[in-house]
Amino acid sequence: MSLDHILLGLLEQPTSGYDLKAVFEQSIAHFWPAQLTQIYRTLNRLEARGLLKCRTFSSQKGPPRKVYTRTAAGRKALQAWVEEEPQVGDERFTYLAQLFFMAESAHWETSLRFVTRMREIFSGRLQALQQIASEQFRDAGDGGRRLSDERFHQYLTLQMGLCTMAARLQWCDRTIDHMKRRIGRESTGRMARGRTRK
Amino acid sequence: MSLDHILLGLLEQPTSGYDLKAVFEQSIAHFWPAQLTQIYRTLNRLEARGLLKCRTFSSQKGPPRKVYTRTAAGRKALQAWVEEEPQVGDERFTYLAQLFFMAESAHWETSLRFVTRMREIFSGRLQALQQIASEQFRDAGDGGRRLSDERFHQYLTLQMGLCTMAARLQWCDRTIDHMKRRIGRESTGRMARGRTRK
DNA sequence: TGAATCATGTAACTGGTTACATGATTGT
DNA sequence: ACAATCATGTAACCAGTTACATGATTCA
Repeated sequence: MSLDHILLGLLEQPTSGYDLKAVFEQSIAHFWPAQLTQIYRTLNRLEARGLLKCRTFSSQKGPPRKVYTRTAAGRKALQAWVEEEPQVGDERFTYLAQLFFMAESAHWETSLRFVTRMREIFSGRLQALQQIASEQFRDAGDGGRRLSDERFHQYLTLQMGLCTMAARLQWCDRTIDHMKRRIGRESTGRMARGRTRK
Repeated sequence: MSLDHILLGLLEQPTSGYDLKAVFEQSIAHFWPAQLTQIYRTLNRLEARGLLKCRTFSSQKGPPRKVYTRTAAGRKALQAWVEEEPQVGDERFTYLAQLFFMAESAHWETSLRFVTRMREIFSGRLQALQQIASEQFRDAGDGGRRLSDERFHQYLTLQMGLCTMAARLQWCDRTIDHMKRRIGRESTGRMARGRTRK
């Protein structure tokens, strides 16, 4: 149900599906990726339920744009949702599942390569977040003191991204270290992983 | 596709769907929650594809147990999966979406209560992870030095949980602080949030 | 001429949730 | 007598992904 509410949240200002996708890319997608097709489907559903209304404008390029705004009912639904209990616990981390079973792979290099690659990916994401911070929140003040209520809450989600990403990077560094030491022990000591496994 | 592979990973040892659920609860569920119904459906699918095989044993209590083991093809599928690129980027954090739009709620207390509740939840999860660490990885040695390859990788996912959870808790503490200061400023200074919003 | 961007979608499928059903045994 | 636990599932539904379709304009 969350994409529904996210769209309701963004549609205080009238926007088309296509433009919403762009807004996603530079903010929401960091904690809630969504594809254009699904945005369209969800907008239709929300309109059918009376939470959004829609007006069509012809555009000079391509087909006419459908611009959505939320209704009073839409706003109420959104408010009810943010006042619910924080919905924690249904996050799924595919890469951790892969790592959990990585001893199935015969070679240590697989694990080391994997975590090194994780590090690259996390580091790229951290940089993207840092760029948003410096471009869009330069004026935040200490702890977001100088921001409006709306921007303050957005700032908080960004901060959460920054600090968990930093923690993940630290984990990567420590892990790469441990793995290298393990590999060192094995090659000077006894046998490689491929042969210890039955 | 991940649940498929997780089940393949767990089914090196023959286990029933019911028992797999219990294994989930104390390890996998921390990064990949799954429900019993879906485990059953997935087991059936994997058997149909020839990645698992299944034998039925009558039990003293309730219906006969269906015990699954992975086939050679199942093991290959698992190995191929762990050697893929780390699958990062499709995680969805509902609670961050809620927070992002929380200025929609008229009162500051909503935000403060929300983050305080997040703190409680994260803290509970951290404790659960710490308990696993102390019960199942007491013998790990520095950086998991003393663990088998298999347990070492499990240990890594646990460590990732511990350190990201710690980072989240820090964020909660800082955020609660910032919010309290904001509330202080507002009530001694000007107007409450309910009235600043149009 | 052909690729990129604008702007909309539909259809088929896969994965996950919720609600319901069955029926035996064990313990209070 | 009743709840909890053991152990299996099905059916209906909802959310998200992938592939495909349309058709105009702008730029190299």
